[in-house]
Amino acid sequence: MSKLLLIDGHSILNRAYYGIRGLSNSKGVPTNAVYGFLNIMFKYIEEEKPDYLTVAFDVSAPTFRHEMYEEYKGTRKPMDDDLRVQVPMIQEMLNAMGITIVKKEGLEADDILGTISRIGEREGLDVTILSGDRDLLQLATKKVKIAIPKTSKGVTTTFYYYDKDVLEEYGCTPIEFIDVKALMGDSSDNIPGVPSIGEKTAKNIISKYKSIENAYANAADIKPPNASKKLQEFYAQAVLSKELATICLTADIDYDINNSKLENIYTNEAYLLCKEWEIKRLLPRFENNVKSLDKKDYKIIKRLDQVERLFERLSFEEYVGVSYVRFPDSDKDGQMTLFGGDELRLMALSDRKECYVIDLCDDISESYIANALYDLSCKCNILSFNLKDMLYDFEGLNRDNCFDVSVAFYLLDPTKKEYSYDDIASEYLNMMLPGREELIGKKSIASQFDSNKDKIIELKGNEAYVACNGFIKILPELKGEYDNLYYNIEMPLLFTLYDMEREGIYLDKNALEEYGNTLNSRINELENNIYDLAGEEFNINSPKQLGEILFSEDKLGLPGSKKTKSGYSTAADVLEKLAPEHEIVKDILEYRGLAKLYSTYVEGLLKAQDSDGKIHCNFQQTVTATGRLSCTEPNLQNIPIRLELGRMIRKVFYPRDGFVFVDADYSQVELRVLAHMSGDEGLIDSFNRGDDIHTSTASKIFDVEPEDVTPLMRRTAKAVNFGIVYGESSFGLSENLGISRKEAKKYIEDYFKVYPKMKEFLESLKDKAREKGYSETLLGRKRPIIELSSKNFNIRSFGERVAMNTPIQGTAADIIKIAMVNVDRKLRDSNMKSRLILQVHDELLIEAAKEEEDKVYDILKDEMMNAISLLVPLEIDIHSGNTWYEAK
DNA sequence: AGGATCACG
DNA sequence: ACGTACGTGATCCTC
Repeated sequence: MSKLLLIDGHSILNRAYYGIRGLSNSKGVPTNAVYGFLNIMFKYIEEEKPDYLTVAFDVSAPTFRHEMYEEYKGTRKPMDDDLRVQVPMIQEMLNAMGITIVKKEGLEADDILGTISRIGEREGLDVTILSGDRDLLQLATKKVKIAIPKTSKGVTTTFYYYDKDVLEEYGCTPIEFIDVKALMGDSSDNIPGVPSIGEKTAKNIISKYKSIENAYANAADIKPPNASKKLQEFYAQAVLSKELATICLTADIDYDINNSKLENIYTNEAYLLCKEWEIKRLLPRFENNVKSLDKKDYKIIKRLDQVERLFERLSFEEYVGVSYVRFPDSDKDGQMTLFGGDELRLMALSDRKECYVIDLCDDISESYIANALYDLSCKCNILSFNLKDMLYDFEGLNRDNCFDVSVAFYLLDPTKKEYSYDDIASEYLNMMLPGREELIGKKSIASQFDSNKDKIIELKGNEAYVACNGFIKILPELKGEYDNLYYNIEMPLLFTLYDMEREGIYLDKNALEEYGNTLNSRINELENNIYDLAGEEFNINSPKQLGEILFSEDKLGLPGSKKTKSGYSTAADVLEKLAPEHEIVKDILEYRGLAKLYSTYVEGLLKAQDSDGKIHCNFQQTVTATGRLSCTEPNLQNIPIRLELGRMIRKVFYPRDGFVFVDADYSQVELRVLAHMSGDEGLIDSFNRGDDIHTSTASKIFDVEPEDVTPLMRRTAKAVNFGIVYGESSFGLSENLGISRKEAKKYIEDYFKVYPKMKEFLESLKDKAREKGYSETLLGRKRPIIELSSKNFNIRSFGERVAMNTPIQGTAADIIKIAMVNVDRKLRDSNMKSRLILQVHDELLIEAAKEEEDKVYDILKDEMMNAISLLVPLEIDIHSGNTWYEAK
């Protein structure tokens, strides 16, 4: 016997929504109801194993009953926005799965379910109706069962009702059930019923008289005299109620059961939606069930003559995607020793149609491939997902013709976490490919190279294929609005960054260890002091334990644990306010500082030192949302400077023999960008006069002569200037300055009075971002800001601050990138030995040959100050020295 | 894995 | 009324 499963769409979606809370993707779009609905649907598909499946929806559902909580029963509240947006989503998903959806203007889902259930019954099917709504029980027959899931204490059990089960539980048949409801009424469905007849009386009457009509005919006999009276009085209303309560079984819908056959619901389209909406927990289900994956065919090449022909053929292509496997795997350390060998194993090459994977064997040597690749890079454009790493293995590639695919997609949307080929394939090529983890799991390629080679070949083939086709797909944008950023800035910069990383920077191991020892002995002293003062030993590094010790009544019981989130806050600003209260606090603060220096900088840098005695950090070009660089393993962009003790760490960075460090940093580059972009004459004039900008701002907002500006006034003005760059918020400013919000607000208002164009400029940034959906730098770098359309005040406010900050921070980032490319080019074009080795957002560090020092000064000044032409000059501070400490 | 803290711009 | 400054990465602890 074939089975038909009918699902009450809104009811189940609603259940799912209230059953799972707070699930949303990285863009803030809620996905909980979609996820929950699908899970419920999968469960019933697996249990019922239906041959046919149909989901019914109301066309519009402005209100909804809160089914999860009985106390809400009888009232209808407006549907949550978070649920509302998921109605079209689940419908899109069901469509993508090839599942029939029935909805029709003017019809309730109930009527659709009723009608289809009878169609199914006539076709001789077993019908199951899945809903959370007990009103549907009237549809139960011998062949139609109603499935009602009920959750208590986290366990969901389904109650199934055939007609006899309704009778057993409610004491009336499904048909009589209608009359019961009509008598008792249901405010949530706008069924008036008969006043003063409730559930009990209604049931009694109907179980005896079977129908309202019959009861009315025998009204004189009805037991509670009041019910008898009311029934006669409100009989018309009772009849109307019955009409309203009756689900239509003959609605006018086009429904052909043959179009509702349940086939493979794990389609590519549905899988893509899951990825797009980041419903990650459903992906494995698809991966196990998808029948026909969008699989690329890879031609595996193992013979030298084939390789020759391949490179010959590819040399006629304009673009070739490349990826490869080489041990040690460039993104994992220490595998050379673990797995032996340091050689090329696989190389995948793809044009826009075909993808080849070369399996290197005895016949094919690495040097042959390397040479062939160099030749290829002179004839066509080479595309890689991680060109900077590729250069480490194939250094001699023709740089003019090599392009990084990740960087290209980063420009199109810099807010993504990663730029993996599978994401790009689904977003830009409408193609579903299994990703790295799906193919080979979390383990390194080297560790499973022999045991899982097919999948590794597929992985690398996919990568090369998407590198080629993804890049070609976005060429119009790259050659259009991103032409300058991509071809003149980011791509040349990639090679500069590669050279900087390779060059590295010397680290004086002994000096650093000595410094570490000094820290260590003081740390031990403090540790003992703290234990003494606390009266017990505990982990000072644990904010939780520390909070206990400081604030607990039965411990030290210090007052006013200011901020709390998951316990007491022990952040530095909180402790500083507490310092006068107890001697232990200053020791803890000192301990914290020293422990930070020791673990992050002393231990961290020593661990990061390479066998050549240098630090080779990793500059990441596709991480920040604003266009800045990021720096890892180790992060050399956050080496201490503000406090002398930490600053001393810079003494262990030194140049190679015969060289000095020359360090140049922009002065107030972000405020200069702000002056330019806003066009505010007051700020522009200040910079053009060469004023100290914070003093100048202070003199204006406090209305005193510049020479009368006190240090406090300058400090305040500086904070206001920063606040503007960070997106103008009185709260942030008040926190920063330790003043009231009111005062902070006044400072900001004064600022806007003094720099009149600034307010409208910042407003225009917000308006433009709201209108376009992204904010933009002077050079056209864009950052989408989806937060701006959030319903949540906090998220939206964050979006507004981002809309104000990103053009400023991002333009500053663009400027120093231009300077880097130009400085690097000039050093090389002049055949100099000096090299750029570090960038710290507004600062460049050059290892300069001693005899080139003067020339390096000139180059830095020239290229940094003229990187871009603004309405204000770009100024730099420049120093040299024998360590980074001295040069700064 | 995520939060708290803190280093930098 | 809401509850925060913008952008990062490393370390340690907790779950």
